[in-house]
Amino acid sequence: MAEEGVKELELFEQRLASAQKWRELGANPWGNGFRPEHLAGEILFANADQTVETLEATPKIFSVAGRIVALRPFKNAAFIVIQDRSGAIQVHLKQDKLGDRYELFKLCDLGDFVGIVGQLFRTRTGELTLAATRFEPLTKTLRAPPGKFAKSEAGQEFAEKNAMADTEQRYRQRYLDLLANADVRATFVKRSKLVQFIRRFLDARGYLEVETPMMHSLVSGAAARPFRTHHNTLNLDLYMRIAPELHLKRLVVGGFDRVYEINRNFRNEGISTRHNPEFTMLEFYEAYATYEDLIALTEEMLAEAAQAVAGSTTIKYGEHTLQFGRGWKRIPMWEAIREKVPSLTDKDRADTDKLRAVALEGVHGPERKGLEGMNRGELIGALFEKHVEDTLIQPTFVTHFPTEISPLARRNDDDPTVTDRFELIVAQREIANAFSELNDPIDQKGRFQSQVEAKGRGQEETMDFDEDYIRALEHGLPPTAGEGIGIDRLAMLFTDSPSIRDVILFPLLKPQAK
RNA sequence: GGGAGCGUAGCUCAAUUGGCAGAGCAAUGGACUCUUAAUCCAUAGGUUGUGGGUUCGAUUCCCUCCGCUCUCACCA
Repeated sequence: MAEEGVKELELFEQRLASAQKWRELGANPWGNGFRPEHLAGEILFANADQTVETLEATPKIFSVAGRIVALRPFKNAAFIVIQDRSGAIQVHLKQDKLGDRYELFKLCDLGDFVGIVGQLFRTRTGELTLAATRFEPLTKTLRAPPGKFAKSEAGQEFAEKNAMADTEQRYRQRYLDLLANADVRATFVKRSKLVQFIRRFLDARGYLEVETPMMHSLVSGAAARPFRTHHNTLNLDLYMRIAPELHLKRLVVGGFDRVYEINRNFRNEGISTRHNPEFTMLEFYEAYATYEDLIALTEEMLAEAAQAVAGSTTIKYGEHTLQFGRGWKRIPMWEAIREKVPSLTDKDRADTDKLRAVALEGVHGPERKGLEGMNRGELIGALFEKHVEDTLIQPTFVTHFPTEISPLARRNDDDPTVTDRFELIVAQREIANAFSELNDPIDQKGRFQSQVEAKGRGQEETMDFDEDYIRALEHGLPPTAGEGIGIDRLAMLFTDSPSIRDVILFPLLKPQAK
């Protein structure tokens, strides 16, 4: 790709020569100023019931602009298909109608942008088509498109078979992927609709959308390793944020008692089909709500989102059929573990040694070391991930997370070893994480202290002690519940995408070698 | 970071035990004023990801490096 073959250069030169000929004929190959007044898809939609006769009786003139995605020329006439953001329409150009302009058209290649003014008619095969009365070359493309575009039903099959398939090139040159693959376009339209839906949903409930800093001087709000960066004039080392959580709760202290942010987080962790170093999170906080209120809200939001984005609350995802209709399963974490690990009794929940012994069963190598250093709550979390998470396909709320792995969540009133928290698991992966917020500054201070101690023990994914956040809590955070939802992962579900890279326009890749 | 796999023309893909690297589409020239993957005739297009090795001979076998994919670990 980096090195250009002889053939590719030859194609380039040919097109450059055509551009020069456009100039000689008085057209700027990269000109400006043509203003289309109509959209291809809308013309076809609005005139679907027009017949040969009605179009002859009442002539209709339209102007459109777009990329040439099909080119079927004869000597003195041609059919082309031009595509704009709304769809594509066929255009018929004839030498006897266009005169000298037809010479400009003959220099067009697949992929060029043109402007057309024409009268709508139906061809012999019944296709709505514009008969061009004006032709304007707009932009000359110097590189050939990656394959042949196709439009008809039969052509679709051909296009799919010959479309750009090399994953690396698709991600590196996403614009070509979008041009060549209609399903890729559809995926990103759906992702956009998902985000749009969420904004409307929350706006309608009185939430305020805000933006909080992406560059932090402390690591907080989640358990992850951060990226580091640096501000030159302040000579200040900073972290790219791993979560916006503590800033959003400061806003609740300030009186914005329903806020949300949809924005990027950055985590310096491994890359996989489910992880990109930068990813989009929705986080929202609602005062005077509990985590149980958020369970209801989440069900409502995602059921409606599925309907809005995928057209149904029944979603096909890979081999699974996911039911997003209301009434999802709820299960406390410990209960879920006991269902899968019969050797554990209810008493073992407090028995760190027993938990560790069970967690270590069948584990060899370096993984053991991590488990051996874990405390009670961390071991319960590990058991959950090992025995339960992969078994959850349908939307499931897992509740009652151990306090040790929930440093920002409120303790349960009946059992302080667990928190008022849930995670939503769908198709074996975490989609949402929510809890009643810990608003007791004294408890929060102790939790931060535990995190700092854990860092001292060598755990890398811990939070820093945020004194200003404690001060904010001391000024009073009303009883509040908050939630984070991974937008990329939700988009994966709603678009049946197996990899997170299929729902991120430009996923992180290594730079190419020279 | 560990493991497995992949990389051939602009695009999609072939190539027998290791024996002259091919096809369709795109491109170029020609015919063609209702095509729909337009059709027909002709032509051109390659350092087989990179560097090395084995061999009379390497797309094929071995090694290095680069990139991608899947997977494990870390995480969401």
